[in-house]
Amino acid sequence: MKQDPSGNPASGQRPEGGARRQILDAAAALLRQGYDATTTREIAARVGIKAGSIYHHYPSKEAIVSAVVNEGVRVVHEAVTGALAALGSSASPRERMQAAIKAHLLSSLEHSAYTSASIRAFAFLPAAVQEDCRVERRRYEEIWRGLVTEAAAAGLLAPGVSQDAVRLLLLGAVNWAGEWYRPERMSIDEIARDFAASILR
Amino acid sequence: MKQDPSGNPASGQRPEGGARRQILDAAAALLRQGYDATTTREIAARVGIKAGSIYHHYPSKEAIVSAVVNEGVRVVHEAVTGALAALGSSASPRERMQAAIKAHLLSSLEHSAYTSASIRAFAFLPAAVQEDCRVERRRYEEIWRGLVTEAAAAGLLAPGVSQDAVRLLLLGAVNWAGEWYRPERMSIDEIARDFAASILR
DNA sequence: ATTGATACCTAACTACCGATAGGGAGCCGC
DNA sequence: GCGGCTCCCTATCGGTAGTTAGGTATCAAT
Repeated sequence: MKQDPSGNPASGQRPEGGARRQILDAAAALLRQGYDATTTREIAARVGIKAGSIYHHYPSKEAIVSAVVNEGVRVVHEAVTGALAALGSSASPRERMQAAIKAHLLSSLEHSAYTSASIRAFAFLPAAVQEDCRVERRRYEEIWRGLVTEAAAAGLLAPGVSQDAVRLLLLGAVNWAGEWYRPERMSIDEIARDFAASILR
Repeated sequence: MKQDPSGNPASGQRPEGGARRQILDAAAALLRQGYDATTTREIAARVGIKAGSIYHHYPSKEAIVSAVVNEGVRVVHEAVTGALAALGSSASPRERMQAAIKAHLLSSLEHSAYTSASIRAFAFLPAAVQEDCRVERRRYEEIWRGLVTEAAAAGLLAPGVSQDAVRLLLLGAVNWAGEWYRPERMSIDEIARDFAASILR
């Protein structure tokens, strides 16, 4: 065999850490270019194994993609929750909103290929995969529902507009950011500040 | 032969109007589900011809998709330009902004499968196709740059925020609307009104 | 009547996809 | 040292993609 002959965990081309994790990492990186562009062969190549070997770790391509997307939502959920918790209970609704926007943008644009993939590719995933992460996405959505309600209670929203509209405006804007964001153009901090300032008064 | 035996333009399964137009229509409808989901065979089936016959009208799948996306941008460009022209010169920057938002949403959500396709699928198109419609998209973007500048001059924007941020916030929100819009949920008119009211003061 | 263009078909090619079958090497507990 | 487990391999399957070659029917103009 030409493969890694020893149990040495750090030699050759073979996966070092958990192979399952490496497969997800590769899939997440590819998913940003679309579901069909994410081939099991390319995933295997990036991990350093052969195509068929994927199926020792996961039963299907859909299972891999489902895991990636779910983790992507989980990561951004934790990022936003963590950022809000770090603010403490004395923070104003405006500060909380801006912190949430920044955390979401950081997760989807810089920190997590999983989050990036789950936002960009979601609409074109097989229906079964979309169904798999509906609950997780719904749960994340609730955070934003709460933030908008807080802002409304504090009188920070434009008069007469529905909270649904504000939430959808905001989530649309941050989710679309992956289509135009370039680090040298505008910092994530600036984007979060201007987005928050634009919709709050 | 089992095909349309006469020159009768309205009989059988054969394309009635221009076949080129029908091919684009079919491609536009399919493109909303993604580039790879848009197969030449399915396009042909919807037009009522066989797969190979596509290539009598277009040299490649990329050429078809490129034409669809370009037309999609052209359509929304005309829709917004038309809506602004219909307002007349006495309209306020706020009215103009709201009308532009409504026209964009109407085009992408109701009127044009071309526009819908060009927004949703663009990010996953082959690089060559993206390059083909860069100019057209840039041209459309200029409308929004102008609208935001007008609003800023009228003092309608939040103080201290960059015009780029406002434009990207707004375009992101309207482009993302295709991911959640349901006619029974909120009317396009309401969406346009609330979006405009949220970012203008 | 012949030509040439137009529009479409049949059949096939190559390439690549997700997935499976079966085998082999190392390792662990007994 | 022997079974059994894990991990990965090779080889291949059936399916489908974009595309092409070459043939056929129709029709307008010569």
